[in-house]
Amino acid sequence: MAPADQTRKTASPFGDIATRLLGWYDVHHRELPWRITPQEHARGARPDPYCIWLSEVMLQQTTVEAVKAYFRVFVEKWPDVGALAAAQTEDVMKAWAGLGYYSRARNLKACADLVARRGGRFPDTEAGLRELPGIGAYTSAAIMAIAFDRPAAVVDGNVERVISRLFSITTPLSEAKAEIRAHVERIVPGTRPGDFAQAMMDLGATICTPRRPRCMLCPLREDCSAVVSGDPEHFPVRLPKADKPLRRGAAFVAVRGDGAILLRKRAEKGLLGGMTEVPTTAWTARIDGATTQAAAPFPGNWKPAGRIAHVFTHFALELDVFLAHTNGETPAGHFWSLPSDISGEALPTVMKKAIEAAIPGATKKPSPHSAKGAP
DNA sequence: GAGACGTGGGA
DNA sequence: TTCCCAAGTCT
Repeated sequence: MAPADQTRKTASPFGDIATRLLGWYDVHHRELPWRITPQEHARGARPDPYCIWLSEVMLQQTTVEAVKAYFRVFVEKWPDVGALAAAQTEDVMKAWAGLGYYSRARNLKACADLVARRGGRFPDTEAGLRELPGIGAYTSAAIMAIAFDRPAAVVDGNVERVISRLFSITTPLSEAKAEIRAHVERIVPGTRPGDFAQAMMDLGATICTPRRPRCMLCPLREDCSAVVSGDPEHFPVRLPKADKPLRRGAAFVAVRGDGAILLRKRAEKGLLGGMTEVPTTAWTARIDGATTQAAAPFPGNWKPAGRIAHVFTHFALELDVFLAHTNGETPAGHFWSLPSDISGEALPTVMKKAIEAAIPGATKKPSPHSAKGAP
């Protein structure tokens, strides 16, 4: 039986916060594909560091709901770090397509290569983990806590919100990081630090939500100064953000006689780095006939096929889509993707939108009924 | 250290 | 519709 006081620093007046939180987590924890339950953990089960690492990278700035399906596909395709290291980067990019922040996929593969080369074991220190590509302050702490059950200060957006409310931190978020981290370092218990980290994030995701927090259900409401002051939703305090500029451009969907679509690969770095695209103009270009014709992959009868809008992190984009049919040659640096292959290409969402505008249904996964050779 | 870097869902 | 934002990292 665990002792009543499970805190690492018994002199801390915050120790009971961890105890209350863990008691709540035992009952209300979320069940997620990469997780073991606190009950399994208590029986000695330990999560697979590979799965924790993979899920944490996928979860960077990404919702749990979006990650679930991708996580299952990745674990099915590549069950361990050795398998991922043996994979082709191109296949990893294809599997990541649609999840966003594509440098994560490239770093994921690079990290797998490094770990596999060192014998397939992830480092079990924060410093060791931090050296790996794609692993920063948050992810290294999360892996330490969740995979290795070590008392690391795991600070993500959820934790920032919970802590800033618990202590009514009025410093704007970008400047309050150190203050928040100091609070977490004091609160984190020596016992069950991994469950504590996950409990903080579950609390932030399900109770201490950005809007309309469910304070009546919160195990920490008696500890929470924002509840006392009456306006938890006011926290965390954020600086106003700059508004997004609008960029415009044109995209060219070229279709061959057999239905194949002309594609090319983007540069490895920068926006949508390493992903596949249909030919486009630059995304600041004016939309006029001369500019558009000059940017087309080949001269031809380009017909307007609609306009798509897409919002990136730091700008909005409007693309005028043009469609042409051709039996011509393959422009340098381009390739053709057959209808049966197009859904599997490393196409970011904005490019699927452009293709869909010109050829509705083209990027959808073939159904079992229409798929050639299906049972 | 500020800006680059995706996407989809909820209110 | 529009805004906000979700388990951040890199340069």
